Amino acid sequence: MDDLKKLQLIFQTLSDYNRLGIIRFICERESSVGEIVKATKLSQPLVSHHLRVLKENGILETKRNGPFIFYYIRDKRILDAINLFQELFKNSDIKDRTSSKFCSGWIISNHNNKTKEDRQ
Amino acid sequence: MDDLKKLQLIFQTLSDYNRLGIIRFICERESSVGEIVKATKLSQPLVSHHLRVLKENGILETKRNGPFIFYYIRDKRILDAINLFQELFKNSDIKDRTSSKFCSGWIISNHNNKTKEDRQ
DNA sequence: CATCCATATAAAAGGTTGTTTATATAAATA
DNA sequence: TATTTATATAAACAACCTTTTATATGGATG
Repeated sequence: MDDLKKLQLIFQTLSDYNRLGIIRFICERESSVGEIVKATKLSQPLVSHHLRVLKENGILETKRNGPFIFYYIRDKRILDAINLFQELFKNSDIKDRTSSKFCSGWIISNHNNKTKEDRQ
Repeated sequence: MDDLKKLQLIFQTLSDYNRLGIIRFICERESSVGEIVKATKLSQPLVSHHLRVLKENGILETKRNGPFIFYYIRDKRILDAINLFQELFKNSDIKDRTSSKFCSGWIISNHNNKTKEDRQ
């Protein structure tokens, strides 16, 4: 696939408010669909749809545990890249130049996608 | 503005194939609209439209020189961030793992947006 | 095996965005 | 000032994407 086309798909995947919210929630720890629905207050089908888009485009991966399906960030460096954009555009508004990161947990994450003990 | 909303706008701005093509062309050296039209083979109004979107969202800035308007990357680190995404998703296809960068000129660029001598 | 819970899928509606076509502005020049 | 060149703007249309509503799948448990 064309380099430009690949980049376009990545950015398109990240260009949705709700998907970014899902990523930010998941980046702390892998989560089941139900947990994401509760956290984001979006409808279950809508969350499922966005999760599919994120998975199909290489942002997330899944792991089944009984009836639950856990989603997690495929490569934690994706969070670094998102953080980089946030840093670059932090001062595009005059006010609010707090240095809050997109995902506060990303620095201490081990960057090798180890999964925690199973949660229900 | 909401952090997530700001990120969403950045990614939305970058999620268009033609806009990425324009950025890649401009990143070598600032260019007039006519030069971009020639290089991308897009219509002039379409190029003008995309340039406006890129400018309004903080990717590009402009400089007038007579009847010509030159567009250039506001902050060269934006190219680094785009390159980072390209690196991260380089191996999502099996074949083609060449290490071509989004913008080949970005490493030696001075990162302070100095403009070259005027071109017609 | 029937029921319940968790998640996925499909179809339809609505809004947003990219593109084209046509026209306007603005600077330079004769 | 009339004309040419460079760029911007506006309106209209089509295509795409998000969201909702409704339904299906699939595992667990009684």
